[in-house]
Amino acid sequence: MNDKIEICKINVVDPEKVNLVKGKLPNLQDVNNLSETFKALSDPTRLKIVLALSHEKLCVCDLAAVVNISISAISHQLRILKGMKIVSFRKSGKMVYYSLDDDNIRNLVNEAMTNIAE
Amino acid sequence: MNDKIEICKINVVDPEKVNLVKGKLPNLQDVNNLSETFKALSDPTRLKIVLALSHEKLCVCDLAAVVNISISAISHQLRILKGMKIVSFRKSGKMVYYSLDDDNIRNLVNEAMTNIAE
DNA sequence: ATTACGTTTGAACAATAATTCAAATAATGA
DNA sequence: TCATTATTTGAATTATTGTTCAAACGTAAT
Repeated sequence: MNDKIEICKINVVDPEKVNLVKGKLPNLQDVNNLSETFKALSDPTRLKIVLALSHEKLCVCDLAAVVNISISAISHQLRILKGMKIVSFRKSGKMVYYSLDDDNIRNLVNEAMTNIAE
Repeated sequence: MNDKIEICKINVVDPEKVNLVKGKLPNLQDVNNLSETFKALSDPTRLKIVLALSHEKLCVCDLAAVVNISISAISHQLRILKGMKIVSFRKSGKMVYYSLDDDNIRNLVNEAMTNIAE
């Protein structure tokens, strides 16, 4: 009575359903990209940065005041968001102004926020 | 020529803008909840689980086959998703069937996916 | 040049995380 | 009862992560 089928060392109960669902999954690249995006927003500090910048362009020290964390910590997180092209920056004298550079992220965060807070 | 203002040990350039933006931020609780949600989806394995379950109810071993990871690893991640009330389960004999238990997550992931893959 | 200021960077640290392995449950059937 | 199967669990390991601190950088004013 062993009607399971072995695929790549994993025992499967319903191979048809498995293949059906597998076919419906987005390609690996897209899944990984999306999980990277979610990871960018998974830290409260970074999420606050994104939320703040979705309203106003801000320099690093004001951003630190809004988020209420050290300049250094903000700068480290900004580097990550910069690397992911989520925020962009413009230098102005000794100040650096950051702004949100990704409307997908803006929409994502806004919609998610209203759903969570419903 | 020092027109910066010190608030809680952080030097601020534009205090009005800081207070304006601070006022527009959601409350801390909501921000933390949302970042927790994003964290749940920030791991490729968990994101694949959620994507798979958004189409079909699946038992643990079939889920492992779909996601292509060990039973044990799947089970560990399911425990996390269970704890966050993102997935629910139903026992049937020795099998346990998991399903997606959160329409907000389903919408969030679907919309984010189509935006990413645009 | 020197000073001051806003920002960035790197090293160090503590805290979390994901996966693997082996052992433990729980349910079924012989 | 015993063996088998599906799943869960815990410990161990390895890898990441976020923050802090101190030092460095770049710009502007003295």
